[in-house]
Amino acid sequence: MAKYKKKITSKDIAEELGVSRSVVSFVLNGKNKEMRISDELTKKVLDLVETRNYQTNHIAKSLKTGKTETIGLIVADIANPFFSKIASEIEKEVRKKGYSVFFCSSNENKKNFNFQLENFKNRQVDGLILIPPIKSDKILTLLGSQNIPFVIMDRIFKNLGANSVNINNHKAAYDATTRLINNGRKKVALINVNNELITMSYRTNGYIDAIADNGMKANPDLLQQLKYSNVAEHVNEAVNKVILNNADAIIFTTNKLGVQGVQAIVNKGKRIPEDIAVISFDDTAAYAVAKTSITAIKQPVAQMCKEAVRILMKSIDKSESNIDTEQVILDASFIIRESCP
Amino acid sequence: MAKYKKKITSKDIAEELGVSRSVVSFVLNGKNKEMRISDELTKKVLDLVETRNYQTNHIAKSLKTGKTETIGLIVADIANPFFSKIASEIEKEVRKKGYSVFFCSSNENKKNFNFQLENFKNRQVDGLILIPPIKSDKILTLLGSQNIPFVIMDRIFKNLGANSVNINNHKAAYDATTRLINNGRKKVALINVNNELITMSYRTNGYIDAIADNGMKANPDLLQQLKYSNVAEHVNEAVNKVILNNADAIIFTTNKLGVQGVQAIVNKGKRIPEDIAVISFDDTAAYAVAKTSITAIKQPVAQMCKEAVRILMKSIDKSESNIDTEQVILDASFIIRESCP
DNA sequence: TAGATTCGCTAAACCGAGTAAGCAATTTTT
DNA sequence: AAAAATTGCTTACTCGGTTTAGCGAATCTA
Repeated sequence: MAKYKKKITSKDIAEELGVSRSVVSFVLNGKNKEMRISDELTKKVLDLVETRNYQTNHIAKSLKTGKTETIGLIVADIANPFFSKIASEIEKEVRKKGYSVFFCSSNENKKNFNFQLENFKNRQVDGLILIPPIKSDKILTLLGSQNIPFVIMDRIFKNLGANSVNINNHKAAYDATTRLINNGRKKVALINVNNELITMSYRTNGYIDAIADNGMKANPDLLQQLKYSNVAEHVNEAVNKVILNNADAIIFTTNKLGVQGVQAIVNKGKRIPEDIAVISFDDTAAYAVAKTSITAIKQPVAQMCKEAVRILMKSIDKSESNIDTEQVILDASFIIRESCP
Repeated sequence: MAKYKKKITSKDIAEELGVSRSVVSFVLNGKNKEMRISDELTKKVLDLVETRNYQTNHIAKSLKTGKTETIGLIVADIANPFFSKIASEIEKEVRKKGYSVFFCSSNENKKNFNFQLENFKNRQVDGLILIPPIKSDKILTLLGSQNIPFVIMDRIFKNLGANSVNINNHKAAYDATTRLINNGRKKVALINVNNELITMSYRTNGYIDAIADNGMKANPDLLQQLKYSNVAEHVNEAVNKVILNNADAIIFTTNKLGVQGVQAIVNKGKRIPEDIAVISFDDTAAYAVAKTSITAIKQPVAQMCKEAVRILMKSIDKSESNIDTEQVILDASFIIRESCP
C-alpha cells in the first residue's frame, strides 16, 4: 500500500547475498583485489547492485570519509552574463572530476559573502571558488588558515598568497587605450567602477600608463570612478561629464557600465564611433547587436575556469599541506567591432 | 605545530561541560524545554557553543534526519540570461528558507539531464526544480513515483500531473501576433524552435489562432520551426525564407533566436521596424541597446521562482503524501520598444 | 608434518549527529 | 509516610556507509 519505497542500502545487498557489508563496500570502491575478494563474489555483488539499482548514499559516505565531492562557488552577480558564463564553465569542469557544485551570488555584498562562506563550510564542501567583494581581505586571510582549499577568480587580494586566476588587467587596459590612440583619438576617457578592487585599479593604472607612454597629457576629468555600477543615473552622469570635457573615446571597465554607457552616449546625441569611440571590458551578446556594435575586451573565461578547477583539485588532493599556491595570469583579447575598428 | 585544527564537534562541547552529548543536541535544536534541560545548563551550552564557535556538521545531521536542506536545480542553459535570471531568483528564494541549491545545466540534452537527476538523488537533495529537455516524460513519470518532491518550470509535460509553473504561452503569442496586426502588419511570421516542447507548440498555436481570429490567411511559409537555436545558419535561413515570402513582421520565440534573427534581418538590408517589425520572447539586455531596440515578451521570472519555491517547500513539508499538485499559470507582459511600438 | 603464509572473508569500531527509553533524585500527592 | 509524579539528565541505539584488525581454512615452506 505504501507509495514510499525505502531506498536500498549496502546492508540490503550484503544480506541478500549472505555476506558482510564490508565486502560490498570493498567491491564498490574497487578494493576487491586489494582486499582479496574472490572474482566470483565480486561479480555477484556487482550483479546484484545492478539489478537492485543500488545507489550509494553520499551523505553516509561523506560522513565517514570527510569528503563530499562538492565545491562551493560564490560569484559576484549570477545575473551578469560574465559571471553566469563563469558559473557555467566551472560547473562543466567540476563535473568532469565527478564533483558537484553549490553556488550563490554575493551581489558584491560582504555580509552576504561571509554568510555564504559559512554556509558552505557547514555543508562541508571540499573546496571553494570565489569572486569576493571588496574588503574581504580579513575573512579570506582567516579562510586561508582553516585548511579548506580555495581559488580566487577575477579578483586580487594582496599579501594573501592565495590561489588565484586573473587576466593581466593592466595590460588589457593599456592595450585598449593604445588602440584608441592609434585610432586617432586625442581624448580617451575611462569610466570605472569599484576601484577599491585591485583588479579595477590595475585597469585604471593601465589606462594612465598608456596615456603617459603615448606622450599625452592626463586629464583627471576624463577619468571617472563610480562606486556602483547598478545605478543608471551615475553612469549617465559620468558619460555626460567626459563628453563635456570633449572626450572622443571611452573605455568602460565592465559590461554593465558599458551597456548603460552606450545608451547614455546615444541619448546625448553622439554618434559611435564618429564622435566617440568605445571599448568595453567583458563581451556580451548586447555588444554584437548594438546600434553600433561594440569592440570588447574578452576574458578567456573557459580557460580561466579550467585553470581554477585544476588548481582547486590539486589543492584538494594534497590537502593538509597546501603550502605552495598558484597565481595564474592570462591574457585577454580584443573582439573588434565597429565602435573601435 | 599542526596547521590543521580539527573542527569542534558536539562531543567536544559536551565533554568540556562534563555532560552528555544529548544535552548539547537538545539545546541546539531548541528542545531544552521539552527535554527539561535546566535553564542554567542551557545557557552554559549556548555560551560554550558561542565561544568555541561550534558549527553543526550538516553531513552528520543529514544522515540521521534524512534531510539535507538542499535543493537541486537543473536549468536548460545557464549561460542564457533567461535561465541565469531564474537561477539567481531561485537561489535567493531558497536561501530565505535556509536551504542551499545545487545547480547544473542540461544544455537541453536528455542524457545530461538524466545523469544530473541521478546525481542529485544520490546527494539526497530534499527537492528539485527542473527545466527538463524534450522527451523527458518517461524519466519524470518515474521521478514522480519516487517520493522526491519536484517542480517543473517553463515547461509542460502532459499527463504527468506534476507541480509546475509556467506563463500562459498561448496568450502571450496570441497577444504578440494581435499587436503586430493592430500595428498594420499584413504578413506576420513566427520563427520557433524546439516545437516538440509543449510550451513552444502553445506559442505556435497562439500565433495561428490570432492570425485566424483576425481574419487573415495562414501562410505556412511564414511559420518556421527550427530544431536547434544554437546554429546561427539555421536562424539566418529561416529569416531569409520569411523575408522571401514578404513578411513584414517576425515573432521570435526565444531570445537566442531573436538576437541572431535581428542580426540576420539587418544583414539582409531590411530596416526594423519600417520593413519588418519584431517582437521576441524573453527580454534581454541586448534588446535594450540594439540598433533598433526590440519589443519583448517578458516572463515574470521573479514571481515564477517565488511560486516554484513556495510549491516545492510545501511538498517537502508534507512529504510522503504529496498527492495534490499545483499547476500555476502566470501572465507575461510586453516591454514595448521601437521594433513594435 | 609442523610451522609459516596466504587466502577470503567477517567483526566491530567509527564518522557526528538525533532521539526514544530509562533512571536516580527530588517534589508533590494522599 | 508511602506512593506517585516530576525533574534533570544519561544511556544506548540509529543513520549508511568506510576501514582496521583479525580469524579460520587452505596452501606453502622446510
